[in-house]
Amino acid sequence: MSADVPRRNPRKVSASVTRGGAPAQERKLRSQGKETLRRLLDAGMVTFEKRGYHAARVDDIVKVAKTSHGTFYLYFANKEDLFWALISDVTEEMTALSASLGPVGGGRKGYEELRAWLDKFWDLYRRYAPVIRAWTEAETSDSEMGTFGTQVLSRFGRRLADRVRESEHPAGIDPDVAALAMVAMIERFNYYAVTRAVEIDRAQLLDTLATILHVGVFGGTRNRRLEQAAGS
Amino acid sequence: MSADVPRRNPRKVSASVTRGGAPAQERKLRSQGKETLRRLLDAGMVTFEKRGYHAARVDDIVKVAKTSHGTFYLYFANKEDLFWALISDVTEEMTALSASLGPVGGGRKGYEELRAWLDKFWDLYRRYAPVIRAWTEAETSDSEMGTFGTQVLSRFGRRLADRVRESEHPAGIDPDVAALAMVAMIERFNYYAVTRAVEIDRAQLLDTLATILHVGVFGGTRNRRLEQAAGS
Amino acid sequence: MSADVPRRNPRKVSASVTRGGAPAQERKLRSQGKETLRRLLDAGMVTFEKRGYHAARVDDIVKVAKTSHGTFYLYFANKEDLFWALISDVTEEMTALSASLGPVGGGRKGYEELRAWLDKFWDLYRRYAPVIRAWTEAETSDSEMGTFGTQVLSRFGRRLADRVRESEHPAGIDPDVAALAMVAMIERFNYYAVTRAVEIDRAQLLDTLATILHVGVFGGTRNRRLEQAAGS
Amino acid sequence: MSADVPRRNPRKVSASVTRGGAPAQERKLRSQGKETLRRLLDAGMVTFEKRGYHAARVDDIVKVAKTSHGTFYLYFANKEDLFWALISDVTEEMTALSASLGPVGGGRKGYEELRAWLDKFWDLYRRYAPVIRAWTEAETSDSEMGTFGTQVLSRFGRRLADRVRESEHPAGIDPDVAALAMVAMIERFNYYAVTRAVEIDRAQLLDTLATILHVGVFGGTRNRRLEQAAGS
DNA sequence: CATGAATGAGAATTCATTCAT
DNA sequence: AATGAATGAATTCTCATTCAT
Repeated sequence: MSADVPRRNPRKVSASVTRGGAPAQERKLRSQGKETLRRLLDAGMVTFEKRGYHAARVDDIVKVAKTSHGTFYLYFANKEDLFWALISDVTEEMTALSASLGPVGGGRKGYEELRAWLDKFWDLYRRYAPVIRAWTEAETSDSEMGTFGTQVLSRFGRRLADRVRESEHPAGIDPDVAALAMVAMIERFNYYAVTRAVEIDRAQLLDTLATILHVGVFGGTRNRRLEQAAGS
Repeated sequence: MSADVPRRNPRKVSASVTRGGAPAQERKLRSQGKETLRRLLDAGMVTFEKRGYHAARVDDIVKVAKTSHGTFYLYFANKEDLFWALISDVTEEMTALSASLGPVGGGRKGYEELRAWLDKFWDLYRRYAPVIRAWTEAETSDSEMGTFGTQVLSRFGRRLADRVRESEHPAGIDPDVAALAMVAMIERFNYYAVTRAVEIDRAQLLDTLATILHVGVFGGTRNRRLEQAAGS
Repeated sequence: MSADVPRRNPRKVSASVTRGGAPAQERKLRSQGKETLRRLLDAGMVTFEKRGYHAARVDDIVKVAKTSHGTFYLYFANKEDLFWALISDVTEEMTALSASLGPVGGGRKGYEELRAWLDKFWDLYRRYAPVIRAWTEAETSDSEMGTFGTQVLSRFGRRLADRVRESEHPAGIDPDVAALAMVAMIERFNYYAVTRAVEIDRAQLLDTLATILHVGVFGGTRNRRLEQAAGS
Repeated sequence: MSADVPRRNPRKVSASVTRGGAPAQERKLRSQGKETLRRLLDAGMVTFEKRGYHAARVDDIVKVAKTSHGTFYLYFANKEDLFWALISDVTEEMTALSASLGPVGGGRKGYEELRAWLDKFWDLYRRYAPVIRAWTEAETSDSEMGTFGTQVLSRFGRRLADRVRESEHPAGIDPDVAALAMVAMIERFNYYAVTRAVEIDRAQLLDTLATILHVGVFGGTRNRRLEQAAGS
């Protein structure tokens, strides 16, 4: 697994605080400035959602934000810069989320833990859907953006791998590899749902994901799950 | 302003027959023409690989194909048109592949069937990797491509769903939903591997995918698998 | 591919207010902008005159206006758009002119009214000659321009028809049809003169047109005219 | 009045005999060749009608003629060359027509002569309408093509002027100038009718034109016309 | 802070014409 | 005689970025 991809514009990742592009960061923003910055970020979100990363024009963003071209460059170096600002937030929150998965035993409790965690992932994914979609698009051509943020994925991977290692997993499975497979399934399935490539409801998605992974990776068995459900 | 340009519809999927873009299909090609067409398609593949869909310039393609700008437009209406021609091929082969999955029982034989199928998927995916990557990038902005992709996904989904239905799958799983989850995992994990987002070798990937899905979806159990392995 | 380009509708006719092309109308122009707009319109006039509509290049216009390519598209969607802006002006003034023809009796006063009106037509026609010539060239291929031209013609026609109806016109003449014949003669003869297809001076052209139409359509007679001329 | 415009490719004007472009003229055509030439000329007619002169592409012509690009250039030097070939025919027939106008007296017979002549003009104009429309469009930008063939117009003018001179025309009219005014009215009114700028039927157009010109130019009076009509 | 204006490099596309078979 | 193929100059149009007010 390759190491974390270095950020091109190394900027401390911390949402809501460091928000705003390079040019803006060298200045202290008064309330009017903050308001404009906020409008630009929101407009970016809206525009990337509507058009996708490549098709999004600075002009579109500026129109949505009801401000001028000149102003845009007062806050961001360029479109990419604005995009990084948005990505930072996702990255940070995703990282936090990845850390929050507790031990996943083969029993009912493990199942519940896993499902609850996937539930939080669903929420987070949905909240940042526009950015994530654009990210998916951008990363293909711009290697610097990394495959859905390689750092995000690998952070998820590491945590999951740890949890697998603790569990009674099936023979022939390498925890690190299994973790990646899980990330793939979780991320993409949510992606399908978000992009409406398929129509699927929340409970169904969560039940299915949780079950497959619990049984397939964490040694949960149908029987054991049923017994324990009955016993508890 | 200029004459009526008929918008291109997603063509009937049938590679090698449908080869070439809209303009090319309206003319009879002699051997020289076919050769040029081939060179352009190959050049497209190469260029999309190197640059990605958006960054690819008709100019790049033309250079690789060692031909002129004008000639390009003799065969394709534009970059997108060429891309469709490539996509058609992938789509067709993927469709064929999806049909080739046999019944997947809970025992060793089922496991082998699944793994062999994933093995073929790996090959195919790798062969068309450049196109697939570009596709991922293109579909966000161009809705037509998105829907086209959806068709491929759902075709996979249907076949897998049928196989799940026949099997002794865990409680709490809906075959249709599970099928989608599987597609997500399979496609994306291969994607990670192909894009080198993660370093992983073929056997590991296949073993892991096959095991998780077999155990998690098709009712394969660790024990049963080991027993049968011992027994055969 | 690129975002939705709204097709331009023939605009409400009202010069000086509607000044400028579609893009320009969506922005508020400061004095600098207005100045540039004016330069572009003038340059369009000059260029269409020199080259004709089809042969006119945006590049030519831009050079004459001493500005850049990009700037052109800041004010007009394309060459046609600029042309519409010019046409609007002609149309409006022509419409105003057509309304200004008073009653044309068979006597000397009627003759003078008619001639004075043709005199104003001559001036107007000359002022907008470049646009009108280009229009003649453009309308064949672009149907929208054709219909637009038809509107101007019919507006003239209606007014003239009314005047004919009031008069003592020759038997066998339908006022509506006669009006169109008049428009044909007036417009084309001026066109010949303007394009220098024939060398002819103002007074001659006006006397001749006025006489033929007065006698041929409005019931003016040689005798009556002479008598009255003597009498007055 | 300016002299006849010299032909750029001086070619003996004689329809159906000299038909075909420069390249073709240097070769003797066998029946196959004549057939192809015919198809190209017809295709030119069709295409100019449909698209107008400027928008017509060699490609369009070639498609309509069901032949190839290469073949086109076997017969014509370029689009203009083909156009000249078509124009030659019109020119020749128009010239013949202009000569056929007999004396136009102020009485009924003169009226009939004039109307009959306009009737022939109507037919001819309609037959060559596609070429004439294209010509109108082309001449504006390409001065070599002359204003509706200045030579055609001036030939008409000379004949009409002669007829006016013989007649009892109103005071204040110069025969040469009046002739031009007449040509303008006749040509343009037919143009309106042909292009459907106005809906008008043949009899109405002819009656009106004949009446206006007869009364307005040739000294025909309402009364005299009626008397004579009654008397004859 | 904000903004309208200007710029020009770059990309796509068209089409008349020539060429080889 | 016919034709498919190739060419590339010429044009249009876009859009990120800079600048003056």
